[in-house]
Amino acid sequence: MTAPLNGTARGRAPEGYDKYAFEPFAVTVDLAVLTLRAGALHVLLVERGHEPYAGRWALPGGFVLPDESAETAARRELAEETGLSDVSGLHLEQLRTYSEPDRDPRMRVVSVAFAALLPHAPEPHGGGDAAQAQWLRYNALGPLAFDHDRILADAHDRVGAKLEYSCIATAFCPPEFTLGELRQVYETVWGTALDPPNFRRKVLATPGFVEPVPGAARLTGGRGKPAALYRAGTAATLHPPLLRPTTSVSPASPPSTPSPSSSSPVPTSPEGRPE
Amino acid sequence: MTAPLNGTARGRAPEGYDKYAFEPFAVTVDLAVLTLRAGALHVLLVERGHEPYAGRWALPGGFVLPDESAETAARRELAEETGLSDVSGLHLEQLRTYSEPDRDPRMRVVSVAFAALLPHAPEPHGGGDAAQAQWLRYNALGPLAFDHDRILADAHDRVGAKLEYSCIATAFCPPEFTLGELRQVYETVWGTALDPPNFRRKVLATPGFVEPVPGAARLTGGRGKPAALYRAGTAATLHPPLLRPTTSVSPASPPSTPSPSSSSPVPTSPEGRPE
DNA sequence: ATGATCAATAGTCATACCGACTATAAAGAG
DNA sequence: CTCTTTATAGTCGGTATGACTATTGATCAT
Repeated sequence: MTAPLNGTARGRAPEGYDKYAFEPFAVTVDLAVLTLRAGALHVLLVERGHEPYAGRWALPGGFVLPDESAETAARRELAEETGLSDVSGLHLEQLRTYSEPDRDPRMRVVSVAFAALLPHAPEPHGGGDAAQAQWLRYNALGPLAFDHDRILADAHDRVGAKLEYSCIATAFCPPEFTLGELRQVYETVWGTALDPPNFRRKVLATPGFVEPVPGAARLTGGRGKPAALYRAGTAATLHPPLLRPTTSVSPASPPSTPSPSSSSPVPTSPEGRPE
Repeated sequence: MTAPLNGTARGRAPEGYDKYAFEPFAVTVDLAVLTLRAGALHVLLVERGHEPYAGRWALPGGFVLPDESAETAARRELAEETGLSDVSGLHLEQLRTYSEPDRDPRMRVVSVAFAALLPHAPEPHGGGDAAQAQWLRYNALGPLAFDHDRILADAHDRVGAKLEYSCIATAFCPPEFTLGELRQVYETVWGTALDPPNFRRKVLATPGFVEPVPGAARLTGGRGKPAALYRAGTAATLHPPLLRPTTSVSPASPPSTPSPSSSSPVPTSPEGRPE
């Protein structure tokens, strides 16, 4: 069984094949790399240099190599795009797979999307295939390439939901952090203000969420009373959950264009991987 | 750019290709079709007739066709395997994508897994490519083919978790149901007993979860006092969530063999799709 | 210096929600 | 007719949470 593969193999199926024949797809990963900078949610994006969507911002990503799982590919791409040497401790979470037949106009590309959460956000150095990678505010994004608006919105939804019942908030924080910083994670992702005393009570009442740094360490330098430092605990889930205010109708506005699906092109040259 | 495709293209990447070359993968869907029969969780499985894993039970599934999305393929397969004519209203949920390079010994297969929830469970008639499809109790399963043990366990975890904060429980119920039937969904999936009055209070207190059937309809026939009938409401989420008892340490025992990953073969003959 | 300001932290109080229970109603089984 | 079973009503106490107030200990403006 051999099927021809070309860059524009979309739409028609080889009809002569028996029921169990299959069309080969290109499989890629797309990364929604999120971090907090200056109290605002930021996303790592790369600017496309070629058609389609030349000049548009897109999520970093790339092909899954023959001997890689999607997770492995995602972590490799994450290291390449962020320029971080140690990417092993970062929170990486599979979101879902996007497989609309026309999502890339050049060819059939199935993409496994991941969300990655980073603590402090080093300036990207475009080390990967990306022409230029850059942190951009989650709000204030023009329409992205392909269906990346939707992927990014899904990533935001997922992270917002997981904040409620898991301890991933610490993934946005440096190794030692104050409860104020932790609270800012929730406030920024959810787009709501939280009551500091109540937040503190809830976090400290959850065993294993955070644990105090031994030496009675405190962080000073900012305005206000110095805050105690904490580290991430061993717990992974929050029981009972920390629900966002029921008034929540608008989670921090998504990328300006909530357009659903788009499509994406195929790789023919460097920087030219599909999507 | 043209890449040769053959059925056994696994392992080595065509090394002469530039960084942006890609290996074509076969893309399939796997379905964890769940239902309740006689108060026990059942899964739709097909018996494999060929190597590898000949004689083992496996999740139904199949190739994603060239003009299909994974969701479309999943719904098509669901219709084929269950023999149901109207599969459009059923709850179908993308779980995650399994892409370990060695999960199918025959070739590189990336599989997008879905969970499907069925109300009453018609007897399958093996209409699809499956040699024979059958409902089997979730507990009391031998090891499945490929990595299907893990997929099924993930499906169970996901459904159990979504019962807490969404209204999907009604997807297991017929159009009209009693609160006792709805409670059984929770009890069966979670493997715990729930207090009937408290469950009732919670469900009725959640706007849009269920709504009473107008004609003061009641269901009799079983033992005990006749129960009022309800329909699924319009709400999709549960705020606040219906948390499972904190004593929960053992969610209904998973398939006997919790073995992680396996692998799966490639299609060469009818019934021979990968996995 | 000195007071304004800001953020962390310690409490308080009332309420919603939930788990545990008791009680009653309405059917079938024997 | 009585026992069993299930649905449903209602009570009670504890926990968690939302809304606030108060205090502490820093920096900032003047």
